[in-house]
Amino acid sequence: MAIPNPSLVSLPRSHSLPTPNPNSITLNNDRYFANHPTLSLIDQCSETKQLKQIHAQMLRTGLFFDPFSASRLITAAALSPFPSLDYAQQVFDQIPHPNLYTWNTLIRAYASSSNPHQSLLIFIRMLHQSPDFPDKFTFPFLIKAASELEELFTGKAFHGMVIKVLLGSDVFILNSLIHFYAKCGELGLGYRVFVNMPRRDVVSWNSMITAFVQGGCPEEALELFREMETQNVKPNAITMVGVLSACAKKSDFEFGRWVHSYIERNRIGESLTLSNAMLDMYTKCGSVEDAKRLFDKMPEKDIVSWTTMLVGYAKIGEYDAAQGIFDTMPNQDIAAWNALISAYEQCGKPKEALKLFHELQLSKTAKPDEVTLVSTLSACAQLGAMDLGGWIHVYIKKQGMKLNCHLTTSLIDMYCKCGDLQKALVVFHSVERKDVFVWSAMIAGLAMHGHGKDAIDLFSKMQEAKVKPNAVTFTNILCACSHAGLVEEGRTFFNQMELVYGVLPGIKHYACMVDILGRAGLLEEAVELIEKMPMAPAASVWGALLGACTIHENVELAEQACSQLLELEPGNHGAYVLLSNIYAKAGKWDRVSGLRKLMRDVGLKKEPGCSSIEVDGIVHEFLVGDNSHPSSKKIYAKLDEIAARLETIGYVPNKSHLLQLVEEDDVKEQALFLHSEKLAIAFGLISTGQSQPIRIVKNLRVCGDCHLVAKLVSKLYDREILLRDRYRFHHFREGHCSCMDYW
DNA sequence: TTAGGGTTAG
Repeated sequence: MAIPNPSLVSLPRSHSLPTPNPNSITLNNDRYFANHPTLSLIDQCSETKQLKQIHAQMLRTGLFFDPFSASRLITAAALSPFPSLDYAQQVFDQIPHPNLYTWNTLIRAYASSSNPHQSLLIFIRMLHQSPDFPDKFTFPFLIKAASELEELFTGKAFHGMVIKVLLGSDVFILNSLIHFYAKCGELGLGYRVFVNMPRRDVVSWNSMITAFVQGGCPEEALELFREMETQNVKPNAITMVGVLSACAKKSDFEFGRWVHSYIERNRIGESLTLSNAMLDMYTKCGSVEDAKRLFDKMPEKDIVSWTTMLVGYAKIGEYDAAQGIFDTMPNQDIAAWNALISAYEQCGKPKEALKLFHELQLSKTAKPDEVTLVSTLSACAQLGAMDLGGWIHVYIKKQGMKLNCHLTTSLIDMYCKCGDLQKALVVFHSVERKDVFVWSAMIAGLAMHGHGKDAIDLFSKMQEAKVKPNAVTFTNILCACSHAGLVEEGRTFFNQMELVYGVLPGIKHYACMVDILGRAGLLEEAVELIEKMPMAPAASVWGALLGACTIHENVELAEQACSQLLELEPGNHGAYVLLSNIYAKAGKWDRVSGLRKLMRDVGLKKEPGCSSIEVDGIVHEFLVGDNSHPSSKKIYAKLDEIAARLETIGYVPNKSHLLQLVEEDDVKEQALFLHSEKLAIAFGLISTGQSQPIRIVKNLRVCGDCHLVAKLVSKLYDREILLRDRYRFHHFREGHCSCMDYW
């Protein structure tokens, strides 16, 4: 109904109050105002403007100075469907003596706002200004704020206060604490709260189940669900959302299906969220058909339902179907755009992702948010598209967006992978909040650029900042040791991982360690490490050993490593290429052709080398001997010129590298000179300014000859060349490479 | 005299 203008509402005389003197009014115990007609008008408001009219009326009649009545106004301002926290705060500041309820309302409103920090500030003000002490209602809000902020220390302090004021058994507070600890990544502490609870309700179980799911322990979540059953606690829809999410994480289709029927058997009330969770479970478990069946039956669908289907199709590579969903959904919010962009980005189609991003900018139906930019930056990183990446950085600044940790990580990653380590460092040092991912990304960046010692220094700084390294951090730091040839340091980190940092070495860490030892020529030690591994060595481990054998020309061990590798991954082209490299280096051409025949027999083709270079925001791609580029003629003319100039300084093609698939020597030499990175270098020379570095991204490892040519070109043409290959960066300058020929 | 904790996609 339309709300009457409060100034036109004539109140019964008895409801009017004399002009108030705030300090002399004591109305706390007057029950009468609860039914005051002005207060019931508050509930009928549908916008802040109407509240303000009532506010004015209340000030005029003096009703505002009744704490109960004022608190009703605050609640409406802060928690209604049209919340205005600024206004709520203004109202609050007018109240001479807010009561505990009023303080709690404001703390609560801020806790779930975009600025939870304000909750804590209000609480501190309350401690100074209010005669009341926080009660059982205050703490869940405060803990919620600490959860949102992921402020472990603050939340722990609240936990301590709770115990001190004897609220340590309050089930609401303890449930909040479970959620809080889990949100801060302290699953163990959350679980401790859970097991020590004197009494648990269904929310306690739900909190713990959700905590396990979101903390990456879906198995434990399902275990808890089973235990819940044995203890006769009846699960509700929220429980089932968590359980379905666990099935989705585990890709456990069978159990997911069982849960579906369980929900129907036990008549657990249908809800949109539950149906969406079910859709998500089916798509993640690989059955888009089941998801589609459910989707078609759903009486109500929201943007989540549509987006889930979209992602489902995108994940199985049915991009047309995904695009179809995108085109038919009632409205495409930014999340839908994000889903499609990130689908393309994550399945190795960064160009499609960027195309969509451009469409989004033109569409004006939605505006890029942090999530969009994270995916787009990642696509830029994959392509080495630094112009666009840099543009996004400027966009972030112009929009006044705050750099959250996700965005910071993506920016650092983009600059590193596009070859601008300095810019990455500037971003890194400019942000205050650095989580483990931000630190790890920077360490990875230093590693891929060959700054092993700097990476190790940064790792120490990370310790000083009290950020706990995770498995990824260790992969990156070991990678740094490997690229810089830091054997002793690598050994130390590897040995300390579990003992000092409590991070169990995984397959990746073993692979890095084998790589470190192997590159340094310690092949025996590398083999010993493999033999001692507590898990079966994966392909990456054998690959590392094989790579080391290539460098140190150990044919026998290479053959062993290769056969192990091919047993695990029969389709691994890289293995054949590396082994044939060794044969070629050792001049065993018969074995090279034997391998080539074997590859033909099992239907394998060498992954084609591809190099890309961004010029004026456009990414140009080149394959071996590519002549599809519009400037092809000029490129080949430039290549001829380069060849001639190289010859004058006595360059001889290094044919021992990566030549195994071409037999004739002259063809070999020609093919060598048509490698994709050389085409990209030639194109870079003719299409970029003298002062600009040439930035190239290659999908495979750079071959020895291209590496040599790049060094010589950097000197002859006085140009800096930055080449990113599959494993690391090479900075060519004045005839030298940053990798010191160790790659 | 008012109330609170746990929910899916990106």
